[in-house]
Amino acid sequence: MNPMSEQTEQRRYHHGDLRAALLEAAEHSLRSHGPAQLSLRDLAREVGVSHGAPRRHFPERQDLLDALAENGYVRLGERIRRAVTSGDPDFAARVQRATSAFAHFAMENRALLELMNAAKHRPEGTGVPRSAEVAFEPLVDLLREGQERRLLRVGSIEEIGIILYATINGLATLVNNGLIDAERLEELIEIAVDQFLRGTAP
Amino acid sequence: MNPMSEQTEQRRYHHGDLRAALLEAAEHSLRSHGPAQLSLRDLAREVGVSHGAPRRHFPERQDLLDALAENGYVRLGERIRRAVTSGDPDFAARVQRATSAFAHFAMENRALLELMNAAKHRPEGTGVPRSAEVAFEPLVDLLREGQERRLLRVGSIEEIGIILYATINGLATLVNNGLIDAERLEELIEIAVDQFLRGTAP
DNA sequence: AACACAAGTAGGCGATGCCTACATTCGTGT
DNA sequence: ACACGAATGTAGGCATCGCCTACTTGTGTT
Repeated sequence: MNPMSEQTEQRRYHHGDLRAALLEAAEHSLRSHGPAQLSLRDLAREVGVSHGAPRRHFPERQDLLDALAENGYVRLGERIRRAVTSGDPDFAARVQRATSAFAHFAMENRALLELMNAAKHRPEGTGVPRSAEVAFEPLVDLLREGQERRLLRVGSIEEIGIILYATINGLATLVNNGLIDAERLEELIEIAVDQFLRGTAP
Repeated sequence: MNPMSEQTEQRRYHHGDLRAALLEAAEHSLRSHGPAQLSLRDLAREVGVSHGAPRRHFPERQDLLDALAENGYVRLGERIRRAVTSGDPDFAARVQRATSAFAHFAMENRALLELMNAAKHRPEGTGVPRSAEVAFEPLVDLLREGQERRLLRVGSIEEIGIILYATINGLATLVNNGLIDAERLEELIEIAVDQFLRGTAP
């Protein structure tokens, strides 16, 4: 009866923080239906706003996807940073923890990871590529430290970093695509990192 | 004036081999615009057939994508097989050639590779997953041979194969996403395989 | 209080995938 | 040879989507 009672939420003309609400709804949709099914009009309905409203915050659909990806990299970076800086300070153990953190993130955010990987070939130094770079900084620093302490062979840190990243991300992708059971990822990562350290030992 | 002269091609009611024509047009479209832009109606126009016709051969859009992916795995498998069985019979050299063949295929068929990787979580033992398995058989066999000849540590052949595959495919994906220059792929693969062999040595 | 601007609404456009009903051709069995 | 069923192609409809424009409502600043 009360014209403004709609599940405790009042329908004001202005939403208040539509951008955040859209991102939240998008993440939820992402978890249940994947990136391809994500529709702006759908999100607008979900949030209870007209189909044109999201345009004010995300002029193009891809802009929303980019925002999600960037957000994802921030969270991933945080987890990697924590993994590197806490716990057993042994070098190999820290590499294992960092990659394992990546693996867990990948499993808990499968569709998001796909988005993060696809947010590509944009002008460098801005947006998603930049946030991805930041996210992996702790891991790169860790590898650099390994080199300085003569635990890794000297050589282009960028090259071995890329290779390690490609391996971990590749394994996560295989899980995402159903070619590996999720339960096996942790074990495979452990083996892969072990091989990596062995292969890059001086 | 002649009702049936349309660029040497006659417009017959039945196309003859529409399925193949669609796949060819799809591959062409894939090369220039990526998987997301691929439209059934577009292909139909290109081939000169009504928009509903493709449905007879590919009831759903995904079915066409699956066919492309499967076709891709067949061609990739052929290249891997050739790489393994020809040239310098040295074990490491054969592994390098096989992975390098993969890398070249990935660069020459970027959008297709994306499709191949995305053709996922389908009922096992049929279609795309099966053709992928077949494509990599020569490489798996090669690794098994390496184990028998004590060039690789013993252990689950499936595990180390998956890890090698994840690494190579991961690197190819990074190139596809523009995070690595294409010219560097060959070199990175070489380093990665070298590390792999070192890391899996007995 | 006035006003410029941000944020949301409403409707339209072209395109897509999938659907159904119908038309044409092919191939096979008698 | 031919009739008929199956395969293949056509035509049009439907809901949805992304993007666009014109208009409305609220906000915050001066």
